[in-house]
Amino acid sequence: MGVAGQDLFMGMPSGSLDKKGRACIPANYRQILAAQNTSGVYIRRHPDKPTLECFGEKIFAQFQQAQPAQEDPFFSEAYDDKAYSVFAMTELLAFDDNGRVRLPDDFIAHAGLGETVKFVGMRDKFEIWDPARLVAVNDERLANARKLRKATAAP
Amino acid sequence: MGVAGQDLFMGMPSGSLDKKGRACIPANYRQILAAQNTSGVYIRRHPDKPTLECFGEKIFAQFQQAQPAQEDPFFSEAYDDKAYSVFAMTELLAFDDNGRVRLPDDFIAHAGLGETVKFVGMRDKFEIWDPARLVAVNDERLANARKLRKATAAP
DNA sequence: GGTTTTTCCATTGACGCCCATTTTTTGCCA
DNA sequence: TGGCAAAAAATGGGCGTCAATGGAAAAACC
Repeated sequence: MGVAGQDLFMGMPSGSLDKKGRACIPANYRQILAAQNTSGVYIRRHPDKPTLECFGEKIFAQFQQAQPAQEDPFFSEAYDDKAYSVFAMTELLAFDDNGRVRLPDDFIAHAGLGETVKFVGMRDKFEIWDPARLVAVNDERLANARKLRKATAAP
Repeated sequence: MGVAGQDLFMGMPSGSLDKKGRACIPANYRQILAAQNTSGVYIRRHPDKPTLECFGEKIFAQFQQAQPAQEDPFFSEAYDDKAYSVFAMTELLAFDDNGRVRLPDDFIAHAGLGETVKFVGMRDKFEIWDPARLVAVNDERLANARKLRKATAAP
């Protein structure tokens, strides 16, 4: 077994989106996904932010458990709400021989992606951002993290 | 054993409905149905929403398990009501050679379908929507899902 | 016999698959 | 430590296959 951090998505590598809507997932990210027994990558539109959330079986399995099994697919409104927010918003995309995935047009539009993109490592998942849109959220997230530090500090 | 997400209905692919009332079910959805030993697809009108629910054999097994023990198949009125609303309202539609099904006119009317439709993956079932009508329900379901998540979240 | 439904065929277009080229990283040796 | 060579990764594009769509012919139904 390797170093712990090798199994986690980290850093902010840059990438590109070609005319066919293909994006090459960074090689080390692909290795992490492969280690999770994932052939391809799960991608879902972020419910709040203009970005795409990407993850492997590890996170997907958590979805499964937290979700619907107990609910009745026919008579539970909760099933519909949960299943919609998770499964309708998510796609399992396969890699081509060069480690690229074809992003659906809906997804590209949701994240407002252009020629170049930013992959943002977030431990067990990573996000795909348009570089410009990322700037604003970067400040916001760092500010929130700063608040948490203070809130956690001893009185 | 394949990837977990391969056996589940996911994403929101678009489709079309021609003048004859035929709709081509997405190829990967058909594969999932075939893997459930279903020749064709079961379709019923959604009891509340203007949409069509589609599924394979797998979900029937879940229906049986989801019923409380006290709901005896022979003596429970609740069981009869549920069974009626599921089985009596459901039709098994066969595929033609190109993977299309002919939707009955009353089904088309119920969902208010036009030229283009949206298939909505919901784990073990999927829905067929008129794109415009889906928009409103989209927000509603996402909001509900968020509430459910907060209610479940650890304190 | 006319109408509707089903089956079959043909065309279109998208997608996956593959190869070639460029760029970056890695390892090695001066 | 710097530079060179080899490997890996990333990019761009072409081609073939298959899915999706439209329409016509055949069958069934009234």
